[in-house]
This record gives sequence, C-alpha cells and structure tokens, in this order.
Amino acid sequence: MRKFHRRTIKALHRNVLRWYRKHQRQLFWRSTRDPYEILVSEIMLQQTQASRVQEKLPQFLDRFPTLRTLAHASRADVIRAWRGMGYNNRAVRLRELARKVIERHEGQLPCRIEELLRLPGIGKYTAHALTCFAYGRRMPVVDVNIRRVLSRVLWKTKSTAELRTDDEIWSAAERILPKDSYSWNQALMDLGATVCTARRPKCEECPIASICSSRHLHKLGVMNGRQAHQAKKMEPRYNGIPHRIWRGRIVEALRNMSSESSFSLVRLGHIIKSDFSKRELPWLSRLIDGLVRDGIAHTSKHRSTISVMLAGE
DNA sequence: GAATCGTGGCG
DNA sequence: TCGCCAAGATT
Repeated sequence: MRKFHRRTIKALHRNVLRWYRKHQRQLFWRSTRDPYEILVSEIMLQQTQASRVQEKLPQFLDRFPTLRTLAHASRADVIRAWRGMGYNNRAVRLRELARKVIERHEGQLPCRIEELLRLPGIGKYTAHALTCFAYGRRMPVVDVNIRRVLSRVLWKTKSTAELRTDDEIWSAAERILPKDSYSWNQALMDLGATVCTARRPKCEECPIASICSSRHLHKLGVMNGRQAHQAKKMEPRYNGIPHRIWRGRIVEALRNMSSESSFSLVRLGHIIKSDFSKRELPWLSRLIDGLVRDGIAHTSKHRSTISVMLAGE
C-alpha cells in the first residue's frame, strides 16, 4: 500500500481543479442532474468516447424523454434508437433496467450502491458514477481515464500495459478524494481524455507534471512508442472480418427493415455479404443464434424457411 | 477470469 | 494500413 503525503495531495487537488475550471469540456450530461439523463449518459459512455455520446444522447433523450417512455417502448425501437452506438446489449439492458426500476422502485432510480448494482448493465463504475454525478454524493469513481492518470501520477508507469490493478486504483482514489468529488472526478476524466492520453500524453500541458511519478519516463520517450505488442489472442474471424463486425452488419440490416416484415436467412445473408452462398447458412445461423440469445434478434419458422427480425417484446 | 460484445478515430 | 483505444458489464 502506497503512502501519500498530505501536501502532495493538496497540490494535486489545487492544480487539477484549477486546470479543470479553465479547460473543461462542455458536455451535455454536465448540465443536468436528472438521474434518468445521467443514467442514459453513463450507459452510453461505457467503452464509448464522450464525443460520440455527446452527439447521440440528445437524439435518444428526444425519442425517450423519461424512464417510463423507455420502459414502455419495444425492444426493437430502443435498438433502432441505439444506432451508431455499438455494443447493442447495452440498449437491451438499459430498457430492461427501466422496467425493473418501475416494478421494484416505483419508477425512481435507487440511490444506494447495492440497489444500483442489482440492476442490469450497472457495474461498479456506473453505480459509483451515478451516486456521484446524479445524486451529488461524495464518492470515488474509477474509469479507464482515472485509472491511467492515477497510475501514472502516483506510480511509475511505463506503458498502458503496466497500469496498476483495479484494487490499487480504487483504494488510491478513495484515499485522495477531495470534498467536491463531482468536479474532481470529472476533472480527472477530462485530464485523461485530453492531456494524459494513452498514446502520446501531452505532459508539457499537464497541470500536475511536476508532481507526476512518471514524468521522467516521458522525457525518455518511453511512453511515446507503440506499445510492446503482447501476443493478444486473435478474435474469431470469418473472411478476415471479426465476428462482432458481422453481427453489427446484421443488426444494422434489421434496423433498416420495416417493423412488420422480416428477412429470410438467405436474403439477410446477401445483404450483409454480397457473394453470400447457401453453403454459408450454418455460419449465418450461428451468428443469428447469438443475437437471439442476447435478446437483440428474433427468429420465426414458416414451413421450412426461417425469418429474422429485431427482437420484439 | 478470460472471452465476448460495435463503431469510429487516430497515430 | 492496421492495430490500439475508448466514462465497462456480463457470463
């Protein structure tokens, strides 16, 4: 367990918050405290860059202005409104979450961490983020930005492959948390997104470079080069294209189909792959099965032909 | 605990 | 060009 000196922490707070007051990004979800709006933003922000959420969130909220409108919408409509966001499971879970909040909590998003964690699509990060950003409670938050920033500032960190463990970072985040945790957490995320970036951090613009444990590593250029490519397991592909991309193409095709009709497997195959042949039907079926399991697609048999559409219900 | 889940930008 | 990366959660 690393020790932190009070004076260092104070300087950290002062410099980061001063930088934040001047350089913060203007983001949609910082100008509201409506728990529902914050909730949607946090789900969208999971593994997704703020700039894209900034663009899509207003459209989504326009379509589903309240938790109730979302809960009463069809899955297909929610998935359609999720277009361009990626990770469509999130859309399905968000709608399911809304329905559970109505049946369990009378339509009020709960504010206790344990209750939040029981809802689909909410893990440790999102539960803490909601507590801090929607309810204004003093609460540490750790996302990939904060993990990288704290890892570099508080420990010598040569590459993003050598970040500190989650336990270490959560513990550190808790111990150095200032009074105004809302601004602090937002500030650290901005710093990580715009200055203390994963690749080519702009240490010359950093308000806490003089305090940073990794400052010398940067001068040596250690953090600049491409990451030592650690043999990561290649994800499954078909025709050189990752499984997930094929799934995405299918979902996009289903979105563009009018809600009453459906595609036969062969027709769908030709839409996502121009040279599709019947020999590839087993491959396509497996992809569809995955989408059905995830509650994104729905299949129906008519005589011997199988049809596909977005999940109804 | 590793594998899985989209999409677009950037170096 | 192509791999890495992005406000993670789930199984």
